[in-house]
Amino acid sequence: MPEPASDPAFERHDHARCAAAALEAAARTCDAQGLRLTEIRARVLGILCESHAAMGAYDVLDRLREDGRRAQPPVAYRALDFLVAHGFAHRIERLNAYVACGHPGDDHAPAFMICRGCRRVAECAAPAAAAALAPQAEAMGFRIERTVVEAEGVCPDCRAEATDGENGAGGGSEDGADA
Amino acid sequence: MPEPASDPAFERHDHARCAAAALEAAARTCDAQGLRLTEIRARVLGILCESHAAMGAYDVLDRLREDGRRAQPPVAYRALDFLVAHGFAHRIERLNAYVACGHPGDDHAPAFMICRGCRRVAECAAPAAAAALAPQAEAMGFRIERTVVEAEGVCPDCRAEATDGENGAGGGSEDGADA
DNA sequence: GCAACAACGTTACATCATAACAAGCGCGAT
DNA sequence: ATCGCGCTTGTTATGATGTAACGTTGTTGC
Repeated sequence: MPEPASDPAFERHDHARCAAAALEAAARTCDAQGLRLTEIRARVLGILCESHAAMGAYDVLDRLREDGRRAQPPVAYRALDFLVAHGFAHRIERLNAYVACGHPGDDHAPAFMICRGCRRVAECAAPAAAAALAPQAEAMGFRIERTVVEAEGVCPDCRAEATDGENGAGGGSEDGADA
Repeated sequence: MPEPASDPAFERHDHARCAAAALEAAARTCDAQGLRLTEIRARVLGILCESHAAMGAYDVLDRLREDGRRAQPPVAYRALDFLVAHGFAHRIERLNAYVACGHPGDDHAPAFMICRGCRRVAECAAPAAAAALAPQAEAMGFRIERTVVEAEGVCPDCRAEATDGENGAGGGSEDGADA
């Protein structure tokens, strides 16, 4: 393996490109598999892609309403369910919230690093974490279908902010939303 | 390490003894650490210990009310928060529910096997799963404070039941509650 | 066309969780 | 003893998250 496939969520990066890539990948995959990436589904994925912070279904719903739609909760949940079912987004159980998938297309066993300061979530490939459970599952006759691996902690930006004390408005983490 | 510390949740075992052990361990720990295992807290732990199935806070609340109390939700949540904070119980994020700790006293990095058929939960010691994330966290400057590892699948009893087709009332899983 | 199926719109409700504040209790200091 | 303080509990009210059910719209294949 080359490097551990780190995620850019906590680094400065060309976010417009990273968001566009996610949407494009979803469009291509849907085309290839005969799935329908409808306007609402694409819009919801776009909303998730606006930042690397986890969004609750009702946050997504509010953003849909800002578009002028009169959407009700099932609209958001159905779109999110579709995106999660086909690997374009992930549900973060710890937060009851959602993030766009950082590695769409790959068949991955994702693990997540969740910052409790800014809610940003980095997605890692951590097959070893899930694999570590296999022997014990085997031993007790349990068939694993899905494994949730979520680490909660503090991202570099929020660590810096906490350490700073008060350095004025310039340097800290990106206000709890984007990256 | 001797054996992988399997959990009896999916096996026949002397459940009365296993429940009593959990309560006793909690009492001893509280005594040693100056914590107060009050009547409500002990009762809630007892309720969780009645089975290895995850219970929602409102399930616990219903059981408290069956005792004759007129308890409101915060009563259940406060007792559960106490038990989780001190390691006598665990929250299962995937289910928004709770189970009694299977290895009280140990300083453990638990992982859970959650049966989607009967909601029973086996607790495993899986330090390797959490450890697998350390290098990537290190690489991105993320400080991990807690790691959630939850595998969802089907326990041996529920697999047997699903395979059986219809074998009458004798052999299958224990009706989705206890073990 | 039109039948069949997927997606969407909408209402209503179920489930999970906590803020806020009052009241009781245990215990050490004076 | 009793006062004050902190922890626990009682209670009300509300917020946050999630879904069942059913009708309508749109797409697709015939």
